[in-house]
Amino acid sequence: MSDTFEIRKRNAERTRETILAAAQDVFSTTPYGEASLKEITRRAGANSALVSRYFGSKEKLFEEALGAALDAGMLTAAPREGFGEAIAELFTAPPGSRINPLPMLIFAAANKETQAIAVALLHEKVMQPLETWIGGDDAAARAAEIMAVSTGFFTFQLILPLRPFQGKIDKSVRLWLAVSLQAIIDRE
Amino acid sequence: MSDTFEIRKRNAERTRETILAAAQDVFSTTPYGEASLKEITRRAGANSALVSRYFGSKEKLFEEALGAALDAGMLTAAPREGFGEAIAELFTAPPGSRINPLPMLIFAAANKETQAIAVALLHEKVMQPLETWIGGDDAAARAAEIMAVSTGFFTFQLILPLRPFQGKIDKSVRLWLAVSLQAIIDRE
DNA sequence: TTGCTAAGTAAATCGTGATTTACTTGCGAG
DNA sequence: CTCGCAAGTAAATCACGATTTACTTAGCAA
Repeated sequence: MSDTFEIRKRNAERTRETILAAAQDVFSTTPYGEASLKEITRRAGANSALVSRYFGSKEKLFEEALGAALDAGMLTAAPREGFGEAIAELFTAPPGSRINPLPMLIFAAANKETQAIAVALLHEKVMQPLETWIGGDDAAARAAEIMAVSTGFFTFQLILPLRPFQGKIDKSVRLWLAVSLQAIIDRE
Repeated sequence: MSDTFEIRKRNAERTRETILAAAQDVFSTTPYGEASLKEITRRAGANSALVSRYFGSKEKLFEEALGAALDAGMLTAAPREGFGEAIAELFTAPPGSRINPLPMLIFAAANKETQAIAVALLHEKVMQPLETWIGGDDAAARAAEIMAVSTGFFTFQLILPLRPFQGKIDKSVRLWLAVSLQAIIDRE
Protein backbone atom coordinates (compact mmCIF):
# COMPACT_ATOMS: atom_id res chain seq x y z
CA MET A 1 0.00 0.00 0.00
CA SER A 2 2.49 2.61 1.16
CA ASP A 3 5.56 3.22 -0.96
CA THR A 4 8.69 1.88 0.60
CA PHE A 5 12.11 3.31 0.17
CA GLU A 6 14.86 2.43 2.53
CA ILE A 7 18.52 3.19 2.57
CA ARG A 8 20.15 -0.08 1.89
CA LYS A 9 23.43 -1.48 0.79
CA ARG A 10 23.84 -3.19 -2.49
CA ASN A 11 22.29 -6.59 -2.16
CA ALA A 12 21.09 -8.51 -5.16
CA GLU A 13 19.00 -10.97 -3.19
CA ARG A 14 17.25 -8.29 -1.22
CA THR A 15 16.60 -6.18 -4.30
CA ARG A 16 15.11 -9.17 -6.05
CA GLU A 17 12.78 -9.83 -3.13
CA THR A 18 11.76 -6.20 -2.94
CA ILE A 19 10.91 -6.10 -6.62
CA LEU A 20 8.95 -9.32 -6.27
CA ALA A 21 6.95 -7.95 -3.36
CA ALA A 22 6.22 -4.74 -5.22
CA ALA A 23 5.14 -6.80 -8.20
CA GLN A 24 2.67 -8.75 -6.07
CA ASP A 25 1.32 -5.47 -4.80
CA VAL A 26 0.87 -3.93 -8.21
CA PHE A 27 -0.34 -7.07 -9.97
CA SER A 28 -2.99 -7.49 -7.26
CA THR A 29 -4.44 -4.08 -7.82
CA THR A 30 -3.76 -3.39 -11.48
CA PRO A 31 -4.66 -5.39 -14.54
CA TYR A 32 -1.57 -6.99 -16.09
CA GLY A 33 -1.69 -4.87 -19.21
CA GLU A 34 -1.82 -1.65 -17.25
CA ALA A 35 0.71 -2.69 -14.66
CA SER A 36 3.96 -1.13 -15.77
CA LEU A 37 7.43 -2.19 -14.77
CA LYS A 38 8.17 1.44 -14.18
CA GLU A 39 5.56 1.58 -11.44
CA ILE A 40 6.68 -1.70 -9.91
CA THR A 41 10.31 -0.74 -9.77
CA ARG A 42 9.45 2.75 -8.60
CA ARG A 43 7.74 1.23 -5.57
CA ALA A 44 10.65 -1.06 -4.98
CA GLY A 45 13.04 1.84 -5.27
CA ALA A 46 14.91 -0.02 -7.98
CA ASN A 47 15.82 0.54 -11.57
CA SER A 48 13.50 -0.93 -14.15
CA ALA A 49 16.33 -2.57 -16.04
CA LEU A 50 16.84 -4.90 -13.10
CA VAL A 51 13.63 -6.73 -13.89
CA SER A 52 15.26 -8.00 -17.00
CA ARG A 53 18.37 -9.02 -15.10
CA TYR A 54 16.66 -10.79 -12.22
CA PHE A 55 13.53 -12.18 -13.80
CA GLY A 56 14.06 -12.13 -17.52
CA SER A 57 10.87 -10.37 -18.49
CA LYS A 58 7.65 -8.89 -17.23
CA GLU A 59 5.90 -12.18 -17.92
CA LYS A 60 8.40 -14.19 -15.90
CA LEU A 61 8.16 -11.70 -13.08
CA PHE A 62 4.42 -12.10 -13.10
CA GLU A 63 4.67 -15.86 -13.08
CA GLU A 64 6.90 -15.82 -10.05
CA ALA A 65 4.72 -13.27 -8.28
CA LEU A 66 1.56 -15.26 -8.83
CA GLY A 67 3.25 -18.52 -7.94
CA ALA A 68 4.47 -17.16 -4.64
CA ALA A 69 1.05 -15.70 -3.85
CA LEU A 70 -0.60 -19.04 -4.53
CA ASP A 71 1.89 -20.81 -2.30
CA ALA A 72 1.19 -18.35 0.48
CA GLY A 73 -2.59 -18.59 0.27
CA MET A 74 -3.01 -22.32 0.57
CA LEU A 75 -6.59 -23.35 1.08
CA THR A 76 -6.25 -26.94 2.13
CA ALA A 77 -5.14 -26.43 5.69
CA ALA A 78 -8.62 -26.00 7.13
CA PRO A 79 -10.47 -28.82 8.89
CA ARG A 80 -13.35 -30.29 6.96
CA GLU A 81 -16.16 -29.01 9.18
CA GLY A 82 -14.84 -25.46 9.21
CA PHE A 83 -13.97 -25.22 5.56
CA GLY A 84 -16.65 -22.83 4.39
CA GLU A 85 -16.05 -20.53 7.31
CA ALA A 86 -12.28 -20.63 6.83
CA ILE A 87 -12.49 -19.68 3.19
CA ALA A 88 -15.03 -16.98 3.87
CA GLU A 89 -12.67 -15.65 6.50
CA LEU A 90 -9.76 -15.66 4.08
CA PHE A 91 -11.74 -13.97 1.36
CA THR A 92 -13.46 -11.32 3.40
CA ALA A 93 -10.32 -10.18 5.16
CA PRO A 94 -9.58 -6.50 4.52
CA PRO A 95 -7.42 -5.80 1.49
CA GLY A 96 -4.38 -4.87 3.54
CA SER A 97 -3.60 -8.42 4.61
CA ARG A 98 -2.23 -9.56 1.31
CA ILE A 99 -2.05 -13.29 1.11
CA ASN A 100 -4.90 -13.35 -1.28
CA PRO A 101 -4.01 -14.46 -4.79
CA LEU A 102 -7.45 -14.16 -6.33
CA PRO A 103 -7.17 -10.66 -7.71
CA MET A 104 -3.96 -11.51 -9.51
CA LEU A 105 -5.59 -14.62 -10.82
CA ILE A 106 -8.56 -12.74 -12.16
CA PHE A 107 -6.40 -10.11 -13.78
CA ALA A 108 -4.20 -12.79 -15.24
CA ALA A 109 -7.21 -14.55 -16.68
CA ALA A 110 -8.19 -11.43 -18.58
CA ASN A 111 -4.99 -11.27 -20.55
CA LYS A 112 -3.86 -13.47 -23.40
CA GLU A 113 -0.21 -13.49 -22.44
CA THR A 114 -0.76 -14.50 -18.85
CA GLN A 115 -3.77 -16.75 -19.22
CA ALA A 116 -1.75 -19.86 -19.84
CA ILE A 117 0.50 -19.10 -16.90
CA ALA A 118 -2.50 -18.60 -14.65
CA VAL A 119 -4.14 -21.82 -15.75
CA ALA A 120 -1.00 -23.84 -15.20
CA LEU A 121 -0.26 -22.40 -11.78
CA LEU A 122 -3.86 -22.61 -10.66
CA HIS A 123 -3.99 -26.22 -11.66
CA GLU A 124 -0.73 -27.20 -10.03
CA LYS A 125 -0.99 -25.18 -6.84
CA VAL A 126 -4.70 -25.07 -6.11
CA MET A 127 -6.90 -27.44 -8.07
CA GLN A 128 -4.72 -30.52 -7.63
CA PRO A 129 -4.23 -30.13 -3.88
CA LEU A 130 -7.86 -29.19 -3.43
CA GLU A 131 -9.04 -32.25 -5.34
CA THR A 132 -6.86 -34.49 -3.29
CA TRP A 133 -8.05 -32.88 -0.09
CA ILE A 134 -11.69 -33.26 -1.06
CA GLY A 135 -11.34 -36.80 -2.36
CA GLY A 136 -13.99 -39.03 -3.89
CA ASP A 137 -15.43 -39.44 -7.35
CA ASP A 138 -16.45 -35.94 -8.18
CA ALA A 139 -13.63 -34.17 -6.39
CA ALA A 140 -12.69 -32.35 -9.59
CA ALA A 141 -16.18 -30.96 -10.05
CA ARG A 142 -16.40 -29.86 -6.44
CA ALA A 143 -13.04 -28.18 -6.54
CA ALA A 144 -14.11 -26.30 -9.65
CA GLU A 145 -17.36 -25.27 -8.01
CA ILE A 146 -15.52 -23.93 -5.00
CA MET A 147 -13.19 -21.93 -7.16
CA ALA A 148 -16.08 -20.66 -9.25
CA VAL A 149 -18.00 -19.36 -6.27
CA SER A 150 -14.88 -17.84 -4.76
CA THR A 151 -13.85 -16.22 -8.01
CA GLY A 152 -17.28 -14.80 -8.61
CA PHE A 153 -17.43 -13.42 -5.13
CA PHE A 154 -14.10 -11.76 -5.55
CA THR A 155 -14.80 -10.37 -8.91
CA PHE A 156 -17.75 -8.61 -7.43
CA GLN A 157 -16.06 -7.53 -4.29
CA LEU A 158 -12.90 -6.11 -5.74
CA ILE A 159 -13.13 -5.84 -9.45
CA LEU A 160 -16.73 -4.84 -10.01
CA PRO A 161 -17.45 -2.89 -6.88
CA LEU A 162 -21.22 -3.00 -6.62
CA ARG A 163 -23.27 -2.91 -3.47
CA PRO A 164 -23.70 -4.99 -1.39
CA PHE A 165 -20.47 -6.76 -2.18
CA GLN A 166 -18.48 -3.59 -2.01
CA GLY A 167 -16.31 -2.53 0.89
CA LYS A 168 -17.37 -3.98 4.20
CA ILE A 169 -19.08 -7.24 3.51
CA ASP A 170 -22.67 -7.50 4.56
CA LYS A 171 -23.16 -10.16 7.25
CA SER A 172 -25.76 -12.02 5.28
CA VAL A 173 -23.54 -12.11 2.21
CA ARG A 174 -20.63 -13.39 4.21
CA LEU A 175 -22.84 -16.07 5.68
CA TRP A 176 -24.11 -16.99 2.27
CA LEU A 177 -20.58 -17.44 1.03
CA ALA A 178 -19.63 -19.68 3.93
CA VAL A 179 -22.75 -21.78 3.59
CA SER A 180 -22.43 -22.13 -0.16
CA LEU A 181 -18.86 -23.33 0.08
CA GLN A 182 -19.55 -25.68 2.96
CA ALA A 183 -22.46 -27.16 1.03
CA ILE A 184 -20.15 -28.08 -1.81
CA ILE A 185 -17.92 -29.97 0.59
CA ASP A 186 -20.69 -31.68 2.57
CA ARG A 187 -22.94 -32.55 -0.32
CA GLU A 188 -24.47 -36.06 -0.52
CA MET B 1 -16.47 -16.13 -35.59
CA SER B 2 -15.97 -16.13 -39.36
CA ASP B 3 -14.67 -13.00 -41.00
CA THR B 4 -17.30 -11.21 -42.97
CA PHE B 5 -16.66 -9.14 -46.02
CA GLU B 6 -19.46 -8.26 -48.37
CA ILE B 7 -19.63 -6.02 -51.38
CA ARG B 8 -21.76 -3.14 -50.28
CA LYS B 9 -22.59 0.35 -51.27
CA ARG B 10 -21.60 3.28 -49.17
CA ASN B 11 -23.92 3.36 -46.21
CA ALA B 12 -22.95 5.04 -42.99
CA GLU B 13 -25.64 3.37 -40.90
CA ARG B 14 -24.78 -0.10 -42.11
CA THR B 15 -21.07 0.47 -41.66
CA ARG B 16 -21.65 1.65 -38.12
CA GLU B 17 -23.69 -1.44 -37.32
CA THR B 18 -21.09 -3.72 -38.85
CA ILE B 19 -18.32 -2.17 -36.81
CA LEU B 20 -20.42 -2.45 -33.67
CA ALA B 21 -21.10 -6.12 -34.29
CA ALA B 22 -17.43 -6.81 -34.96
CA ALA B 23 -16.59 -4.95 -31.77
CA GLN B 24 -18.94 -7.18 -29.76
CA ASP B 25 -17.28 -10.18 -31.30
CA VAL B 26 -13.78 -9.08 -30.52
CA PHE B 27 -14.49 -7.63 -27.09
CA SER B 28 -16.15 -10.92 -26.10
CA THR B 29 -13.11 -12.96 -26.90
CA THR B 30 -10.24 -10.58 -26.28
CA PRO B 31 -9.35 -8.56 -23.21
CA TYR B 32 -9.99 -4.86 -23.78
CA GLY B 33 -6.33 -3.93 -23.70
CA GLU B 34 -5.41 -6.48 -26.31
CA ALA B 35 -8.40 -5.85 -28.52
CA SER B 36 -7.19 -3.56 -31.25
CA LEU B 37 -9.29 -1.29 -33.40
CA LYS B 38 -7.31 -2.60 -36.33
CA GLU B 39 -8.60 -6.10 -35.74
CA ILE B 40 -12.16 -4.93 -35.16
CA THR B 41 -12.29 -2.86 -38.32
CA ARG B 42 -10.50 -5.55 -40.27
CA ARG B 43 -13.34 -7.94 -39.41
CA ALA B 44 -15.90 -5.33 -40.30
CA GLY B 45 -14.16 -4.66 -43.57
CA ALA B 46 -13.91 -1.02 -42.65
CA ASN B 47 -11.21 1.55 -42.15
CA SER B 48 -10.00 2.03 -38.62
CA ALA B 49 -10.38 5.81 -38.83
CA LEU B 50 -14.13 5.34 -39.00
CA VAL B 51 -14.25 4.31 -35.36
CA SER B 52 -13.28 7.81 -34.46
CA ARG B 53 -15.91 9.25 -36.77
CA TYR B 54 -18.80 7.05 -35.72
CA PHE B 55 -18.09 6.36 -32.06
CA GLY B 56 -15.58 8.94 -30.95
CA SER B 57 -13.07 6.59 -29.38
CA LYS B 58 -12.29 3.00 -28.54
CA GLU B 59 -13.77 3.50 -25.11
CA LYS B 60 -17.05 4.84 -26.45
CA LEU B 61 -17.21 2.01 -28.92
CA PHE B 62 -16.75 -0.43 -26.09
CA GLU B 63 -19.42 1.23 -24.02
CA GLU B 64 -21.92 0.96 -26.81
CA ALA B 65 -20.96 -2.62 -27.57
CA LEU B 66 -21.34 -3.71 -23.96
CA GLY B 67 -24.56 -1.77 -23.53
CA ALA B 68 -26.11 -3.42 -26.55
CA ALA B 69 -24.98 -6.86 -25.39
CA LEU B 70 -26.52 -6.29 -21.97
CA ASP B 71 -29.77 -5.17 -23.54
CA ALA B 72 -29.84 -8.29 -25.68
CA GLY B 73 -29.15 -10.73 -22.87
CA MET B 74 -31.86 -9.73 -20.44
CA LEU B 75 -32.20 -12.14 -17.58
CA THR B 76 -35.50 -11.09 -16.10
CA ALA B 77 -37.79 -12.64 -18.64
CA ALA B 78 -37.83 -16.11 -17.12
CA PRO B 79 -40.65 -17.33 -14.86
CA ARG B 80 -39.80 -17.62 -11.22
CA GLU B 81 -39.89 -21.40 -10.97
CA GLY B 82 -37.71 -21.90 -14.00
CA PHE B 83 -35.18 -19.19 -13.23
CA GLY B 84 -32.18 -21.32 -12.31
CA GLU B 85 -32.71 -23.56 -15.28
CA ALA B 86 -33.16 -20.61 -17.63
CA ILE B 87 -29.96 -18.96 -16.54
CA ALA B 88 -28.05 -22.20 -16.69
CA GLU B 89 -29.39 -22.66 -20.18
CA LEU B 90 -28.29 -19.18 -21.20
CA PHE B 91 -24.86 -19.60 -19.71
CA THR B 92 -24.07 -23.07 -20.92
CA ALA B 93 -25.09 -22.40 -24.50
CA PRO B 94 -22.24 -22.95 -26.94
CA PRO B 95 -20.09 -19.88 -27.61
CA GLY B 96 -21.48 -19.36 -31.12
CA SER B 97 -24.85 -18.07 -29.94
CA ARG B 98 -23.65 -14.70 -28.85
CA ILE B 99 -26.18 -12.97 -26.70
CA ASN B 100 -24.00 -13.49 -23.71
CA PRO B 101 -22.52 -10.33 -22.25
CA LEU B 102 -20.58 -11.90 -19.40
CA PRO B 103 -17.24 -12.30 -21.13
CA MET B 104 -17.20 -8.65 -22.11
CA LEU B 105 -18.16 -7.76 -18.61
CA ILE B 106 -15.36 -9.77 -17.11
CA PHE B 107 -12.82 -8.36 -19.50
CA ALA B 108 -14.12 -4.86 -18.85
CA ALA B 109 -13.81 -5.39 -15.13
CA ALA B 110 -10.15 -6.22 -15.46
CA ASN B 111 -9.24 -2.90 -17.00
CA LYS B 112 -8.99 0.45 -15.34
CA GLU B 113 -10.35 2.44 -18.25
CA THR B 114 -13.44 0.32 -18.71
CA GLN B 115 -14.18 -0.65 -15.13
CA ALA B 116 -16.33 2.38 -14.41
CA ILE B 117 -18.24 1.86 -17.63
CA ALA B 118 -18.86 -1.77 -16.77
CA VAL B 119 -20.03 -0.99 -13.26
CA ALA B 120 -22.44 1.70 -14.44
CA LEU B 121 -23.93 -0.41 -17.20
CA LEU B 122 -24.15 -3.51 -15.07
CA HIS B 123 -25.95 -1.57 -12.40
CA GLU B 124 -28.39 0.11 -14.73
CA LYS B 125 -29.14 -2.76 -17.06
CA VAL B 126 -28.84 -5.83 -14.87
CA MET B 127 -28.73 -5.27 -11.15
CA GLN B 128 -31.58 -2.79 -10.98
CA PRO B 129 -34.00 -4.83 -13.09
CA LEU B 130 -32.97 -8.00 -11.33
CA GLU B 131 -33.55 -6.51 -7.91
CA THR B 132 -36.96 -5.30 -8.93
CA TRP B 133 -37.80 -8.67 -10.39
CA ILE B 134 -36.70 -10.49 -7.24
CA GLY B 135 -38.35 -8.07 -4.87
CA GLY B 136 -38.37 -8.14 -1.07
CA ASP B 137 -36.01 -6.91 1.58
CA ASP B 138 -32.79 -8.52 0.57
CA ALA B 139 -33.30 -8.30 -3.17
CA ALA B 140 -30.02 -6.47 -3.59
CA ALA B 141 -28.05 -9.18 -1.82
CA ARG B 142 -29.73 -11.93 -3.80
CA ALA B 143 -29.11 -10.18 -7.07
CA ALA B 144 -25.47 -9.82 -6.17
CA GLU B 145 -25.24 -13.46 -5.24
CA ILE B 146 -26.75 -14.49 -8.53
CA MET B 147 -24.32 -12.36 -10.46
CA ALA B 148 -21.43 -13.63 -8.35
CA VAL B 149 -22.19 -17.26 -9.04
CA SER B 150 -22.78 -16.59 -12.72
CA THR B 151 -19.63 -14.56 -13.08
CA GLY B 152 -17.53 -17.13 -11.31
CA PHE B 153 -18.92 -19.88 -13.43
CA PHE B 154 -18.16 -17.95 -16.56
CA THR B 155 -14.73 -16.95 -15.56
CA PHE B 156 -13.93 -20.58 -15.17
CA GLN B 157 -15.67 -21.73 -18.27
CA LEU B 158 -14.30 -19.22 -20.70
CA ILE B 159 -11.44 -17.35 -19.22
CA LEU B 160 -9.69 -19.90 -17.07
CA PRO B 161 -10.37 -23.05 -19.02
CA LEU B 162 -9.90 -25.81 -16.49
CA ARG B 163 -11.60 -29.14 -16.43
CA PRO B 164 -14.41 -29.83 -15.71
CA PHE B 165 -15.72 -26.39 -16.57
CA GLN B 166 -14.03 -26.37 -19.91
CA GLY B 167 -15.73 -26.96 -23.24
CA LYS B 168 -18.80 -29.14 -22.98
CA ILE B 169 -20.21 -28.64 -19.55
CA ASP B 170 -20.42 -31.66 -17.34
CA LYS B 171 -24.04 -32.59 -16.52
CA SER B 172 -23.46 -32.47 -12.81
CA VAL B 173 -21.87 -29.06 -13.01
CA ARG B 174 -24.70 -27.69 -15.09
CA LEU B 175 -27.15 -29.09 -12.59
CA TRP B 176 -25.22 -27.57 -9.73
CA LEU B 177 -25.36 -24.18 -11.39
CA ALA B 178 -29.10 -24.38 -11.93
CA VAL B 179 -29.75 -25.53 -8.38
CA SER B 180 -27.47 -22.92 -6.84
CA LEU B 181 -29.15 -20.10 -8.69
CA GLN B 182 -32.65 -21.38 -8.01
CA ALA B 183 -31.81 -21.67 -4.33
CA ILE B 184 -30.94 -18.00 -4.18
CA ILE B 185 -34.35 -17.12 -5.60
CA ASP B 186 -36.36 -19.59 -3.50
CA ARG B 187 -34.56 -19.10 -0.21
CA GLU B 188 -36.57 -18.64 2.99
C1' DT C 1 -24.11 16.31 -66.43
C1' DT C 2 -22.10 18.65 -62.80
C1' DG C 3 -20.76 19.62 -58.51
C1' DC C 4 -21.25 19.30 -53.55
C1' DT C 5 -21.13 16.62 -49.55
C1' DA C 6 -20.89 12.57 -46.96
C1' DA C 7 -18.27 8.24 -46.92
C1' DG C 8 -14.17 6.26 -46.97
C1' DT C 9 -8.95 5.81 -47.10
C1' DA C 10 -3.73 6.02 -46.37
C1' DA C 11 -0.38 7.62 -43.92
C1' DA C 12 1.60 10.74 -40.29
C1' DT C 13 1.56 11.64 -35.45
C1' DC C 14 2.08 10.74 -30.82
C1' DG C 15 2.50 8.45 -26.61
C1' DT C 16 3.59 4.53 -23.94
C1' DG C 17 6.13 0.87 -22.22
C1' DA C 18 9.22 -3.27 -22.49
C1' DT C 19 13.70 -4.47 -23.42
C1' DT C 20 18.68 -3.57 -24.58
C1' DT C 21 22.93 -1.18 -24.37
C1' DA C 22 26.67 1.02 -22.77
C1' DC C 23 27.95 2.90 -19.06
C1' DT C 24 29.21 4.07 -13.62
C1' DT C 25 29.86 2.82 -8.90
C1' DG C 26 30.28 0.22 -4.59
C1' DC C 27 32.27 -3.54 -2.20
C1' DG C 28 35.06 -7.27 -0.81
C1' DA C 29 38.98 -10.48 -1.81
C1' DG C 30 43.75 -10.58 -2.24
C1' DC D 1 45.07 -0.33 -1.10
C1' DT D 2 43.35 -1.42 -5.32
C1' DC D 3 41.39 -4.11 -8.69
C1' DG D 4 37.76 -6.81 -10.65
C1' DC D 5 33.29 -7.96 -10.80
C1' DA D 6 28.67 -7.68 -9.42
C1' DA D 7 25.09 -4.23 -8.71
C1' DG D 8 22.98 -0.51 -10.32
C1' DT D 9 21.78 3.35 -13.63
C1' DA D 10 20.40 6.47 -17.69
C1' DA D 11 19.24 6.67 -21.96
C1' DA D 12 18.54 4.59 -26.63
C1' DT D 13 15.85 1.37 -29.10
C1' DC D 14 11.90 -0.77 -30.77
C1' DA D 15 7.31 -1.98 -31.42
C1' DC D 16 2.64 -1.20 -31.23
C1' DG D 17 -1.74 0.97 -31.35
C1' DA D 18 -5.04 4.95 -30.89
C1' DT D 19 -6.10 9.09 -32.84
C1' DT D 20 -5.59 12.91 -36.35
C1' DT D 21 -4.90 14.82 -40.76
C1' DA D 22 -5.12 15.56 -45.36
C1' DC D 23 -6.70 13.52 -48.93
C1' DT D 24 -9.85 10.69 -52.62
C1' DT D 25 -14.23 9.00 -54.32
C1' DA D 26 -19.12 7.73 -54.76
C1' DG D 27 -23.64 9.06 -55.20
C1' DC D 28 -27.45 12.17 -55.14
C1' DA D 29 -29.77 16.73 -56.07
C1' DA D 30 -30.37 20.35 -59.08
